[in-house]
Amino acid sequence: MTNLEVCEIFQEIAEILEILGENPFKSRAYRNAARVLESANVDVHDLVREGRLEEVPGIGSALAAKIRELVTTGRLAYYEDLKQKAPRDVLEMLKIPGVGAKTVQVFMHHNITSLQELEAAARDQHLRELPGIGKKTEEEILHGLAAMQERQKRWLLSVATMAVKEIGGYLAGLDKAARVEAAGSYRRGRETVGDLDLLVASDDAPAVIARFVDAPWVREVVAEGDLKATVITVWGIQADLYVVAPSLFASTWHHFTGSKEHNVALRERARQHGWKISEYGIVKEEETLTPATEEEFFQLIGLSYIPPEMREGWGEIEAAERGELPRLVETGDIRGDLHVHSRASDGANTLEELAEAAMARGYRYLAVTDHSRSLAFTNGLTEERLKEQREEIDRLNREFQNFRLLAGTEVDILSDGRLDFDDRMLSQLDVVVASVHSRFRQDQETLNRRFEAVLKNEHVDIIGHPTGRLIGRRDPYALDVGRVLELAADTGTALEINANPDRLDLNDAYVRQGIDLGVRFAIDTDAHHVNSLDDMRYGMLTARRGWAQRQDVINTLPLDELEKWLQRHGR
DNA sequence: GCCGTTTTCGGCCCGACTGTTTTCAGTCG
Repeated sequence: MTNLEVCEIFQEIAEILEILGENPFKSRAYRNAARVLESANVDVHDLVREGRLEEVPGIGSALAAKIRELVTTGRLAYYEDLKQKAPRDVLEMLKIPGVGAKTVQVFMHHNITSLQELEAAARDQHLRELPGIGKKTEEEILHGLAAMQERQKRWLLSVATMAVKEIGGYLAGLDKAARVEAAGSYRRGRETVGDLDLLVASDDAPAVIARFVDAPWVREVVAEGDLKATVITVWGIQADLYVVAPSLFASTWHHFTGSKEHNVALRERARQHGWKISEYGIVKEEETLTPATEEEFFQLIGLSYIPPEMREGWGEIEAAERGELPRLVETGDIRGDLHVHSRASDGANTLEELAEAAMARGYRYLAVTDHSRSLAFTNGLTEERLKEQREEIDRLNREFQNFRLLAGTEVDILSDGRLDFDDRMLSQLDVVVASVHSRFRQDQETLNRRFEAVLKNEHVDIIGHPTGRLIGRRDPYALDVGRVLELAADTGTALEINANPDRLDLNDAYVRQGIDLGVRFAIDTDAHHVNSLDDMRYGMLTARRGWAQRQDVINTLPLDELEKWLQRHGR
């Protein structure tokens, strides 16, 4: 029973309690406990063994007893009992837009207890006979059921970025729009987003809303009010627009940046001081304060500025209170990229083009890490070709000023944990990235052994895309990542934060976990084309979401210090 | 179900939009 499994059960209990019409604060308590456990850097088993469960804020005697039961027996009688009262299919109804717990209660009261029954009742126009439900809601539900698959979809950050640029550009071009910013999970840099939140400062909200719903990239208008509107764009992703008076911009921007959990925690804290926070400002002593900037917003409630990427309710408010917020790594700190491919394997560009693109981005170094020989389909390099490439790199470096190409490899981790090049070959390279590209489906034990061997190889500097997941397409290897983090910390091997928006591997949560263990990271783009060097942005967001500071990231080091760091691996 | 320099009982974030209601409940973020 992992933390995550306990969280999922508590989440489900919270939903069932809502449907059963229990005290809403009880269900919130379960939800809150789930959130706290999710972000806790400590294993529930340890908490149980050490009898420290109730020290966790949000966990009292009742929840502690339930966690103990779950951890020791693997079951929870209370949960089994609840599941009888509200089957899984009923919980699914909550995912239909516009349908909440109260509406589901009405369905159940009228013996509609499955999605099929719900759909049939809607088709036969029986739903509209139920209290509180009319023709429009009935149609909404049919529409929602049909679009359920599509709507549950989350969008890659790269897709969201494209849409935000388009929509933001359009809004910024409106006369009445004084300022345009993105908010929501997009601004927090989550690896996927469910929808886009855009905020416009304007004295003429109706005019802005009218132009928004009328934009050429709008496919469907979902809702349209005086202050906000929701549309489905031609790209499929939903966009929410909020319009506020310029003086309220900062408070509103904070509000719509979220996360919900962060906002709830912040407001709860404000309430304890006798203040009130809403999107319209901070009320203190019956006076409404409207900060001009987010920095001022936090200042007014006695906290240091919390960057958007940290606003997840993962302990950032407590850290801000103690004055212990980390100073997050920034794009400007990055001095080079340590994982890119050239035309020699499956990349698109020559060494010169790569070097030029890196210099144009202000980098001082770039590691060329083409694939190794076993990856035939990528035209992986043999030892001979790798040596030739090294000579070419040496020749180019003699021409560069204030810039260095580093000779490297993305050496394939073979199925038994051996590497595709021998140690003698690896020792002649500046940078060694080791990655898995085959046999993803090995069992956990085999994978653990495979990675352990690689982490203990003194020539390996960086483990590339450590979990192998492709967001929304391929699950991570069945690897024990916690064990990899510990080994990486012990051996001084860096782990990659692969910045490719399809990967973002390691993810934010593992980064956070690793940093607590003292792991160092490399934020690399794995670019196969010079344009992809700009993916660094996504890796940076992920690193920041994991609370990474400059000193946690090796490619923030100046070249001489990086070289020293690389040599410490026994090269 | 949790929690306590307002409380061991009585609180628990705040406001907009929509639909089904003639004044508000439910949902959502």
